[in-house]
Amino acid sequence: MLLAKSTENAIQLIIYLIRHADNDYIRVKEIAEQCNISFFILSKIAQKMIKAGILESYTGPNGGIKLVKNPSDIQLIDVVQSIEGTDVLDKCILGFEHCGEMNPCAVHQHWKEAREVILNMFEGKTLKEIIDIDELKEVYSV
Amino acid sequence: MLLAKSTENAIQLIIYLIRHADNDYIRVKEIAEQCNISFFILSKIAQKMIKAGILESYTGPNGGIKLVKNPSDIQLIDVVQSIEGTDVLDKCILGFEHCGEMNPCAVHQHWKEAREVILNMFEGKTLKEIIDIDELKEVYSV
DNA sequence: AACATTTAAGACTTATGATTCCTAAATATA
DNA sequence: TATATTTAGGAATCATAAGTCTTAAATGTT
Repeated sequence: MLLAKSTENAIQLIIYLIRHADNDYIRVKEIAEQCNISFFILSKIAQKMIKAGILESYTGPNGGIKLVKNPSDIQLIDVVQSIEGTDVLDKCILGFEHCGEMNPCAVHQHWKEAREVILNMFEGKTLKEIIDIDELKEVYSV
Repeated sequence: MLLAKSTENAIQLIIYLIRHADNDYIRVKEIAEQCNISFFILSKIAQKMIKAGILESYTGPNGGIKLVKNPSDIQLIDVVQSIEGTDVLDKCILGFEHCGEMNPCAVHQHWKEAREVILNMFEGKTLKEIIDIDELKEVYSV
């Protein structure tokens, strides 16, 4: 599995937020129900993204969470890194500590190319673009 | 992490076997020492690859494991699948059960392209080719 | 036959991530 | 001020992967 399950959930949460954002806070409970994810799990994930500066929260009635930035200023990689840390895919795919340009393992070059494409998937487009394209196609929504 | 740690070890084991194969069985203990992996872990990994038909073993003095096929007939994907199962990377990256061509999630198309490249890394070249290129460059060996 | 070597395989332990639960803190509203 | 709502965050549980140990089975060598 490329992404941790909690990262999958984080992305689902963000997509829901973007699709339903109207400057109000949205309750985590609502998102959990709509996305069919445990409320407790989503709460924790939200907290991580709050610490990462992607979301902000408000406690109390009418409270909830919302995006700090505009969807056109967020990349998938920001969400992924907020959950998995900043060194995603950084390591040698064979697990060699000292593998690198100076000291490549047997599949270093191949992995480098593949990683480029994966990171491009995470960095290339903003979340807004991804959602927009998606809406255009009138397809499966979160 | 893209690959499970045991899959990393499996690939290291295979590369060692290819580099030191001379039709004799090689002791798992030797591989474990040379590759700096726990003997117990490598034993289990070897057993999985034996069940997958990649390796064969011989019990007793002068026993050990060796490749069943020629390195030019083995692809990385064979090794990966022997440990991780045959549905590696098959699932939706956002974890949606029903995501597919008919019902794509917001990042389905992007993930499809990235997966293509990853699988190509695993399928495109035989292990022999990977090792040969590596030797040519006189670089880091396992 | 006895012994040493080596894989086979199951049991056990540890580590990590996923999940659930519970109490506290913040705050709008009546 | 009392109450209901909602996030915050720690504790506890569960599941799965990783790692270790122990005994059995196979077989070459003496």
